[in-house]
Amino acid sequence: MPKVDVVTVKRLPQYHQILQKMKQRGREYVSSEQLARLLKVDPSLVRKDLACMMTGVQKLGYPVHLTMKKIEDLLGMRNTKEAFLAGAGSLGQALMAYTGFKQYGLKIAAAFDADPAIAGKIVNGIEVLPAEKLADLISRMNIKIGIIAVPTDVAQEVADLMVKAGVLAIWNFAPVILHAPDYVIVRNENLAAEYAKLSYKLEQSLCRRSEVNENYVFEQTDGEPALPEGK
Amino acid sequence: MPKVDVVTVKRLPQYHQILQKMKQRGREYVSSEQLARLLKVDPSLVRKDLACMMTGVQKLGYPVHLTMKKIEDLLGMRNTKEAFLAGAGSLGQALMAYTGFKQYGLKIAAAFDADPAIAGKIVNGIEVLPAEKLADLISRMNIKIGIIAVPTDVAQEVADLMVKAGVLAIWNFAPVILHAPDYVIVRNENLAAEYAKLSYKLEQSLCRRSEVNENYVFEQTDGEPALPEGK
DNA sequence: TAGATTGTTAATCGATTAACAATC
DNA sequence: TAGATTGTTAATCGATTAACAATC
Repeated sequence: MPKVDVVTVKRLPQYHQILQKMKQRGREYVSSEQLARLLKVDPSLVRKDLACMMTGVQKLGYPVHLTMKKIEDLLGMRNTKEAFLAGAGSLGQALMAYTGFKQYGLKIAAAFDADPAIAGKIVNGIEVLPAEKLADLISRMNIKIGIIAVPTDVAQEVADLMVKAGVLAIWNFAPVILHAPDYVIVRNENLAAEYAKLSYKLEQSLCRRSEVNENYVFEQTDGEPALPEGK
Repeated sequence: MPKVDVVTVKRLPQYHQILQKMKQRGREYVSSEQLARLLKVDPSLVRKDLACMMTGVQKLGYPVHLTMKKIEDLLGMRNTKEAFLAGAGSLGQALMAYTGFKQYGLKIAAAFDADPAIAGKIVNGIEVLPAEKLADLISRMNIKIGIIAVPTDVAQEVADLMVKAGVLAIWNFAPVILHAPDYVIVRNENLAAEYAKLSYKLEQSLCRRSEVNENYVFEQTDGEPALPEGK
């Protein structure tokens, strides 16, 4: 069990994506400096991240293909894990269609929906079953990952149900913070909050821009050089 | 311009969600201690976060309604910002249907798709236009936010187009790291990478569990008390 | 060899937590 | 008043970056 920091694990898929592109272009080696530039981090951080899995080659850098393999091993990308999806509305359907998951070893084994108009259909090759069957099938199929894409007001309820049935990780896309016992891993995705962050940064940068503009106007009227931006 | 740290901004929508629930239940005041427990952070962090907008009331805590308002003001939740969405496939459609955005002031003004079978339709009340019109309409409508939900291999191309047309923030849902000039804010969502993290944590916790189990077996055979888990 | 790049330690930076005086 | 809770400073923690010897 190589104990790897989660901050590192978070970056590994990104290294993998970049390496994939480089492999396609026929690159055999890549330096920590190049990876770092693409991820906007420091080269020494790249070296530290990769050091937990493998060793690079002096003068050349890291072998592209081997590094990908090592990342795949560590993340278990090659052994498929099955998950159940609660909620087959538009968000649920988008998750079923998302092409990125397969590569990382995630398979949505079945979806569940309370709406009888949807249950029974097959969406993107995944069977949608009636919501009542969720708990029973989780236990019987020994499913460990539950994905939640139900309306906000029933999200906690569905999570509780999943936990009781034996799920050990919950990936929640409803805009609400879900709670579960400590032994269950919960990831609240919350796109609305992500947007709030993006929007705030945008606002800040617009302010900075207009400030710069004001300085510029000032400069024109009185001839003072504009202040250099603080670094 | 109250300069607030982005780590704080990230938490504000979560406070807002919690406060909303409390308001519904008729709560008038909430203490930093209670908010902290629900967000799994330290009470002093909550106080620090809120201090940038307002002041609490000694002995009572923070007034629920006012705190919500302050957060709404700081995040600009009440003045709608328009964004364009590139890609009206299943992911794009899910984003158009996502109810969480409206509350935070995000309106998808129009969507664009290269597929003539989709372009021309109206999905969730949002018009889907042909991809050729994207750039021109961004400039003419002075759109600042571009959302990308196109296939991975054209994502960078679409981003470049958006930047050239004047977009200042890009929210990317394709599983690839997009690059843009420094003055453009880019947020790469990358669900596949999020999954990798979740999956790794799950694996770790399963290991810990089986280790505990092994200890337990050992204990049975020789009568030693199990070691307490490191804290 | 000289030069490029790794692996790793120490320094720095930034965010969270602990502590506690102020106060209603 | 006594007690609860804030606001804020100092201490701690953890992650990133800088520096540099090792090495192919």
